[in-house]
Amino acid sequence: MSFQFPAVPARVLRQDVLAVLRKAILEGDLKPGDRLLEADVAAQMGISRAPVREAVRQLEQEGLVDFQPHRGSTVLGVPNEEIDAIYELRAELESRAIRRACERITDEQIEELAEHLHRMGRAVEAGDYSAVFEADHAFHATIQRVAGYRLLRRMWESMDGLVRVRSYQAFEGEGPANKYFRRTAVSSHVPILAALRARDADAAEKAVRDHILEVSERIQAEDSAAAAHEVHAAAR
Amino acid sequence: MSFQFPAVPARVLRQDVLAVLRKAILEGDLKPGDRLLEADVAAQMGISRAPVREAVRQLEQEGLVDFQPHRGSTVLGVPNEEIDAIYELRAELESRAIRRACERITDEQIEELAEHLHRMGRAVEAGDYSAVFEADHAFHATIQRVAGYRLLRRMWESMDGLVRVRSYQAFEGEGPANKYFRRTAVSSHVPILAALRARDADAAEKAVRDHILEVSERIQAEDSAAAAHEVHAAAR
DNA sequence: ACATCGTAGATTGTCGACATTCTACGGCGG
DNA sequence: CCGCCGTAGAATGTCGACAATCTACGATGT
Repeated sequence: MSFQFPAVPARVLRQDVLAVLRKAILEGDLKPGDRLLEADVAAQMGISRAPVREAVRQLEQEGLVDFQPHRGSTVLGVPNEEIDAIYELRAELESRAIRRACERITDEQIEELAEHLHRMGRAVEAGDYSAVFEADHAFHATIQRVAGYRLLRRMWESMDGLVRVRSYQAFEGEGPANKYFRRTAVSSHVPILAALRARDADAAEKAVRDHILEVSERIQAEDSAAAAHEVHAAAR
Repeated sequence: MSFQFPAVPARVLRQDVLAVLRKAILEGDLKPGDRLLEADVAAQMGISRAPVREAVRQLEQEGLVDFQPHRGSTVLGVPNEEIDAIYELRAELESRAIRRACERITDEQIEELAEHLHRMGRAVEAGDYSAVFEADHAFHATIQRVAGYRLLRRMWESMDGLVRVRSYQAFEGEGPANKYFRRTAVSSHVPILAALRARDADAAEKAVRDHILEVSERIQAEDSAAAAHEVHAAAR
């Protein structure tokens, strides 16, 4: 039999805690400046502090929380001045990945990507932002998996939260970026899929770069709009 | 008084363990494939498993060890195919940092950099490779500190081990890269320092990029030489 | 009023023990 | 001889307790 089941990793508490905390930060339930008290989190989840500690340490590595010895951890925001660089690094990681994915991807995996896109489309229709981001993550994560780079993939995973915090807010918010995202969430992925189907590495890289840098610009435009609004409000 | 003491962070066991383990990997005392048994490490260090666990988790985030739930952790090597991308990301991080450092660096901080270079020079003379790398790390870390980017600095720190593993081996080994490193370790940093003195951001970025990409090429050349040697040996 | 010091409460750091899971090995049946 | 199963040992996962450290607040003295 050529069919293979995907490896299902053993789940441990730490991973569940990590997923819950990360989601809370991404969706804005935990805001920058909020403190994360290990004992409270553990008590609320009905577990001991050990897995909570490990999850918080990983969030620190991902840049989502700040941590000082003996002083605990607080949720971090992403400074405007670093967004540009972060998205450029992201684009570089995705470019390398998709070039290699072009050489290796199977037809079945292409169908998997198409399925993620369909799911994303339905989620956009339903206004289920959480599901939109889940589908987007699955789409790009599949590309990383197909590419098969160990370390680049790890770095990609590691900066994923950082990349999504701001875009999540922009998508969910009422600003000008909201309509843009609703309109282009799916369509901006189509050229990527098409290039993969054609196994055209150059086109695929261009499609990915355009996609990512476009998101970056949208977020920074949202910033500028918000800043202008601030100034305007302050001037009144 | 305008003088300020640098903040001295509270030291906790985890950080010492992390430093020891990381150094052991970088210097080759722990080789790719070696297993890291928490209980053994803890016993040898005379402490409990808790701080060891946290240190190992961080090494996993840094890409130096692989970790699977319930199966423990093993030391990882850096695949040749990923070196190019890793150094390119590194160059991007350092470029952004030095541009900002150019705007912010004080004369005292420039002297601090010069001091690190002197130390590096003496270490090269003495053949103390460990000290060379310590000075190099201090030099670049100072630039990151001066630049003041929170997240980019964290990412820089996080990939530091990955970047140094291979160059450490090449420097310490007997290959052609050894002589190159002895000759250029200090001199390749001089243009960076000069550009900072002149507050010339463009020149500084170019100097940094050249420096990093040069190291990348040397390491990959060492690879090719080693691979050719392998083939030659196999053909005999 | 002001700065310093000391203490009590809160929070994180570390520890040792136990639970859960993996791995290797040997018995058992075919 | 070969494959399957169960078990024993080893390693990691989680827990609860205690130690070390920080923070806020009030006493003390000037």
